[in-house]
Parts: sequence; C-alpha cells; structure tokens
Amino acid sequence: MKSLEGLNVLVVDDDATCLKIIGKMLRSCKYIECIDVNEALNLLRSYLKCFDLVLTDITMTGMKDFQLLDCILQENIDLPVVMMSVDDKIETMIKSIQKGAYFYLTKPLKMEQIMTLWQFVMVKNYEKSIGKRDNISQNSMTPSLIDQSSRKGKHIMKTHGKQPMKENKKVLKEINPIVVWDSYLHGKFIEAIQSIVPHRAVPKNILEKMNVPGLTRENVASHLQKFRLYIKKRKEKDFYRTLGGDNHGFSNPTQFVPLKTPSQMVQQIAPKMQQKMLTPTTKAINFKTYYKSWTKYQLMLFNAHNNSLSSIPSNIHIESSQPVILMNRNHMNDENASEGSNQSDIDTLND
DNA sequence: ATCCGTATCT
DNA sequence: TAGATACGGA
Repeated sequence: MKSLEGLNVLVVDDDATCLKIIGKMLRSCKYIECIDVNEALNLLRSYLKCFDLVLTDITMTGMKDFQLLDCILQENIDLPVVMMSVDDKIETMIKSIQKGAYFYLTKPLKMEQIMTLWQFVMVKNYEKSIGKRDNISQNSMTPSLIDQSSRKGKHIMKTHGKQPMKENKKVLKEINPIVVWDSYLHGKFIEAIQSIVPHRAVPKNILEKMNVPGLTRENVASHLQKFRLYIKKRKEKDFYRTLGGDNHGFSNPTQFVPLKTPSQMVQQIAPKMQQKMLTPTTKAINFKTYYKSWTKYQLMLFNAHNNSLSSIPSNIHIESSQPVILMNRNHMNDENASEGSNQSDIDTLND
C-alpha cells in the first residue's frame, strides 16, 4: 500500500454533505460512503475483506458518541479506525486514541490529511504480523525450542530462496515476516491470476506476475491454497448461479449491499425453493440426490437466518425456470468430482 | 534440482 | 482464521 490509490475506505457520517466532500477527496480510493452506523456494521461484518480502513465521525444522530468505534473494537473487527469531528478539544482527541482509534482528524478535513490515511493501514498490517509472530514465539517458548531441534532430524531451518543476508551469527534464526494479504495485495493476486491462462496459474507464475518485492513463492502458494478453498466453499454454498459479475467476494461491496433483510429474503426464496423441491422433475431423481439437495436447502435457510446476508447476497438470483436439483448434481456427486478440481476452480474465476 | 499440491502446524 | 511450514511426489 504505497499510496491512497486502491485503498478501500468505509466512510461513516450522518452528514450527507460531509460524505460527499470526503468522497470527492477520496476519489482515487475505492471508498464506500455510509450514513447509518448499523448499516456500516453490517457491511463490516459481512464484507470485512473488502475494507482497509474505517473513517467515521464521532457523533451520529441517535447514537452514543464513539458507538461505531466501540462496536468495531468489541466485535474484534480488525481494521484501523480513524475518527473525525468538528470537536477540536484535546480531551476528545485523547479519548479517541485511548479508546483505540488510530488517528483523529478535525473537520473540515483537508486533502493532505486524507492523503495520510494509507499509513494507518500499514500500521495495522504491521501490528497484525507482529502480533501473530509474538503469539507463536510465546507458545513455543522454552520447551519447544528443544522439541524443534529434535523434531524430525530433517531440515532444521532452510532459508528461503533469496535474501542475501549477512549471516552474522549462525544461531540467529531467520524469522520470515508474516505477509498480510490486504485488499491491495489480494487485488494484485487476483489480477495476476486473471492475466494468466488458467492451467498456468501456479504459485511461481503468479508471484512473477505480481512482482511484489519481498513476497515469496511460499507466500503465494499458501494464499493460493486458501483462495482455492474459498472458491470451492463458495461454489458449494452458492449452488445457484450468481448473475452479477464475478467479484470473488472480495471486491467492491456496493454491488452486495442488501436490498432486503435476510428474513425478507428467506421469505421470498423459501416458497420458490419448496415449490422446486416438490416439482415432478425433482421426484424423478433418485432419493440420495434429492435428500442431499434437501439438506443443502435447510442449510441455506439456516445460514440466511444466522449469518445475516453473508450466505445469500442479494445479487444471487434464483431463476424460477431452472431446475434446482439438476444444477446441484454436478457438485453433489462426490464420486465423479475428483478430477482436476483446481483447474475448474480457477476456471470459475473467468466466468 | 525445482516446484506444485496437500496436510499440518501455530 | 490466516498464513507458515513440512513433505511427498511430479
């Protein structure tokens, strides 16, 4: 994250004019404006991955001061929060920082202030990687140091490819930094994958395309593994086709903003689904398939109730003329599914 | 020797 | 959970 460009900022303010102004200032960002605290929270809960930073006013009509910040911290939403307010009292600023905000800006915001925002994303990412590393070394404090050396007699600590390094003392264990895949890095990752012919989308090639200084093939491989897992899960969950453009669930969340509450969606979807489940073509399919699809359906309802909209984004459209069971058979039959799975996963990216 | 995919670890 | 690491095998 070297500049403002590509930064995903959620701006929350109950003043529409303010939002507009800030939005203009943020024009080189992928920013989302938001007037309502609860809506902001829902966005964060469902699409945390889509944001790098939250910029919010302290006071919102009908809300307690700092309410959004409090909620974000309470729910462990791992994003840097920058507060803003017309209030320029030093106590208010201190209170913000003490509560856990990363910075405090007094309104009206100036462009140069906006231009500093990217730094807080870096700070957050740095903290994340440090935090993780600390946990690890804490857990493996004294005893496991011995454990590790006697662990398997194989490679003790192979150093990774590059890294010229001076090698002052041999005992100095080289600890590789944790890479945090923020939306910027993930964006480059996606971009790379899409620019490569699917069957060549392997760690080495992706790494090369990304061209990020310090990033290793192992980093990419690890992320790729998680990403494929994510795609697979989503494919199973979707089970219906999404009509909108494929955004991998990571890009601009505006196209996901719910038009209906989850319960409304369920009410809308459920009758259609029930109808499908009882339709003659459905009955013709063997019981095993029918049963599997029924359990999926139950699961879907459950998720819709419990996970807010995360399992059924509003842009997923159920085509009423489309036989639901038929669509599912492809990925429900485990028997013939185990062929070139990674290939087909990648393929879905280009849909 | 390189590197991919999967499993496992933290 | 996310990212790192281990390792078998192509």
